[in-house]
Amino acid sequence: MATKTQAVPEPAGERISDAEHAVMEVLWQRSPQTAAEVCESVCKQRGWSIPTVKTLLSRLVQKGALATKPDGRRYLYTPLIARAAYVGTESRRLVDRLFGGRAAPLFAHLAEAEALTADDIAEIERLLQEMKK
Amino acid sequence: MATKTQAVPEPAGERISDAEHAVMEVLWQRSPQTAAEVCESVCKQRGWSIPTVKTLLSRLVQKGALATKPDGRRYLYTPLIARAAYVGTESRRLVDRLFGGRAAPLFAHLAEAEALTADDIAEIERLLQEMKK
DNA sequence: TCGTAATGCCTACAGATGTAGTCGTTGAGG
DNA sequence: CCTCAACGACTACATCTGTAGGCATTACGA
Repeated sequence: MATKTQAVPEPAGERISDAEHAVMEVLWQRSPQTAAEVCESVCKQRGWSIPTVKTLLSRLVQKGALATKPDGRRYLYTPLIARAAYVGTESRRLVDRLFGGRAAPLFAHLAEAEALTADDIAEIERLLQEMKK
Repeated sequence: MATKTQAVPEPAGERISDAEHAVMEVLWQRSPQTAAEVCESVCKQRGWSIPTVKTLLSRLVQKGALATKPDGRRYLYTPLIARAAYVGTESRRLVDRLFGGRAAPLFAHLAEAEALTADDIAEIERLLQEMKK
């Protein structure tokens, strides 16, 4: 047995699942929050019950994605990993897996699939201008 | 018995997992191929053994992502869903989950993370020009 | 003709994930 | 001071995923 658990404060090593991500999203929006509060934000939406949320919170804590701070009887949960970091790895993963690591093909695909609104295009153009400086 | 379940030719209903995707990728590159051939392309790379590939192939057939055509004793596997379609849904999923369905934020993120090479930028610019016509 | 290597099918199994229940404890109101 | 509702820890369990082994069959070379 030995190694058992934690030790290394490993920052964002484990993968965050889909359901877990929903919980993170809530906490990224506002934190800290209690389990009950988080539930209020997602239970309706996803048809979950409190136990489900608690399980997800625990798993996220185990994975080092959330920190807990005791507040009387309950815990307050706070994200340990930034949303930007998460979004970063996930985007990268996708680009790597599907587009050989190149972002241009992704863009081309979105364009072709007409997944780009006029707003998107304008915005991207603006960003491009900015980058060229 | 053979075909077993099938029934509804459900086009790309089920989700394709990571490992399965690797197999699809090989078949998108060239098809049809036998299990052994597919293995040649991925077993080394991912440290898999033939049984693993066969399992993945079966699951993909079950999921309606691959078609089989008997060729003597073995099967020839061919993709039933187009790579573009897969790439499409996966991209959409990501954009929906992480960027509220808007592509511009994704682009902004990639830009910020310096995940865009000079080539990417040039290419995207070119695409933009084309789209504006 | 016959053995055999190769092939597909079914089974296996550990770990991750989605979803939820039980239970012992404890803070806070009466 | 005592009860009870609420909270976290632990448990549960079906399904999916990653990874692979065993078995029955059969096309093909000797």
